[in-house]
This record gives sequence, C-alpha cells and structure tokens, in this order.
Amino acid sequence: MAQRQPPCCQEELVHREAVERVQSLLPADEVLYDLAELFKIFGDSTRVKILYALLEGELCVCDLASLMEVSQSAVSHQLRVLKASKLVKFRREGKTVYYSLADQHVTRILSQGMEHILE
Amino acid sequence: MAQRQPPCCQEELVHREAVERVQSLLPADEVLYDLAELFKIFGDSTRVKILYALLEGELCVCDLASLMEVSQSAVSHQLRVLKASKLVKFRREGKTVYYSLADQHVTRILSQGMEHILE
DNA sequence: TCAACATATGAATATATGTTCATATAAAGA
DNA sequence: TCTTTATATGAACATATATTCATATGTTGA
Repeated sequence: MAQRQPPCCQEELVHREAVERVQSLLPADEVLYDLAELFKIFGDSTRVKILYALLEGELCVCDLASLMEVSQSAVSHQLRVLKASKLVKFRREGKTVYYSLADQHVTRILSQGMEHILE
Repeated sequence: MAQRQPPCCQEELVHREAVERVQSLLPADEVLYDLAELFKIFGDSTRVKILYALLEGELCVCDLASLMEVSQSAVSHQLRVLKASKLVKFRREGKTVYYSLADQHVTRILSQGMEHILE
C-alpha cells in the first residue's frame, strides 16, 4: 500500500497548490475505499446480470440460476454478496426465497454505466 | 462458466413466464460483460481516488502519485487502465503528462455510488 | 550526443475473488 | 419423523489483478 519511491517530480513544487487543494477536497480514504468496494460489487458479470434481471421484479434463486446459466450455488454465493452490500433484499415464501432490488440506486448506477458503454 | 447442476426447481415451471420475460428483456451477455468490466474499473480504491482527484481538474502523474501515496509506477499502471476504458484523457506538455476526466459519466457514476454509500 | 527528469511498461509476486463440490439448513408434506 | 425440495455455506482451486522492481521510452537542455 504505502511506498517509498525514487524521485518523482523533484522540482519542489510539483504543482503544490493544485495537489494541496485537491487533497483538502478529497473524501476520506475510508470513504473512497467503501466506494470502491461498492463498485467492485458491480464489477462481475454474474452479479450485474442478477441485478439487471431484478430490475424487472423479484425472482427466486432458481429463477436466477436458470437465467444466469450458472449453478445454484454460484448464484447463492453472489446473492450473499449483494445482500451484504444492501443492494438486494429478500423475502421467504415457504421453501422459496425471492430476491429484489433494495433501492433505486442500483437502477441509477446501472444506467449511468450503460450510458457510458453504449457511446 | 457453464455448469450442469443437480436439480434445481424441478417443478417444471420454475416461474417460467417470469424467467422468459426477463430473459427477453435482458441486454446481451456481451453488453452485460462490458458493463461489469466498466464497473470493475471503479472497483479499486486507487483508481477511484484518481478519478475523484481529477474531478477537480487536470493533474500530472506525479501529482497523482503524491496524492495517492503510491508509487509513480502504480499510478501509471492504473492510468493506463483508465485510459483504456476511456474514462480519462491526457495531454502532454514537455516531459509532463496531464490527465483529466474524459466525460461527465465518471462524475455521475461516482456520485450515484457515493449516494448509496452515505445512506 | 549526453545527462536528467517524467512517464510508461514488462515480469514477477502476492493477494483477492469467483466457481465448484460437498454438505448443511430450512420448510413442506407424507 | 423421514423424505424431498430450495437455498445457504465452507473449503479448495483456479484465475484475475494490483503493486513492486527494474528498466525502457520520450522530452528537455547543455
């Protein structure tokens, strides 16, 4: 994580003012770390596909498994991740567990990303 | 990737209509894959920090290195990734290379993510 | 052309993470 | 209670990826 590196921009004032200004404006490292962790969740095609599928409404685990074309186990593991990040919620009905999106952020994040891609 | 799994939801119609409907609405696998690849870029704290820093304006590589507290090499490697995803652009001025955000999507994606986190 | 600096990049390494396999838990019905 | 079905989870393995180190490339000025 940290490092000590050979000279870089030794000319004293790299662009000191700029760097200091940005530094004062940057969110705390912890926040940036959490943010990265959030995006990491979206950074897997199985999970993205699950999220996209849930845009249409709730689905049970095996519905998702057949959609994804991955094993029930894999889906379940991923749902666990999504659950932990509060991106999805679930309700149990007998043996079946139905998952759905937790809030609107998922929709917005997905569509912003999609916009970038489709350009 | 693929799999053949023990019975899951054998009861014939999992929720066949729902699954088929969602299936017809889902973007192509390739698109979903690209989308995940995009988010993967945001899923690293060094890169997120770089992007956040660039929100304030252009910075050179060593400015970024000192902000990030990582080596010049590490920053450069990450800038390469960001460049490849068209999230940042750059201009050269003598020996110095200045990076800046490529478009507004970065801003929007970051802020949507931030909103989710701060809840 | 040579020296110095800013940046880029290849190789190696360490770590993170997704899937599979086996199995556990939970609910329903006989 | 026993069985079946749906889901969850732990361990192991394979792959992906971020950083470091060494070095290359590109630019400026002497």
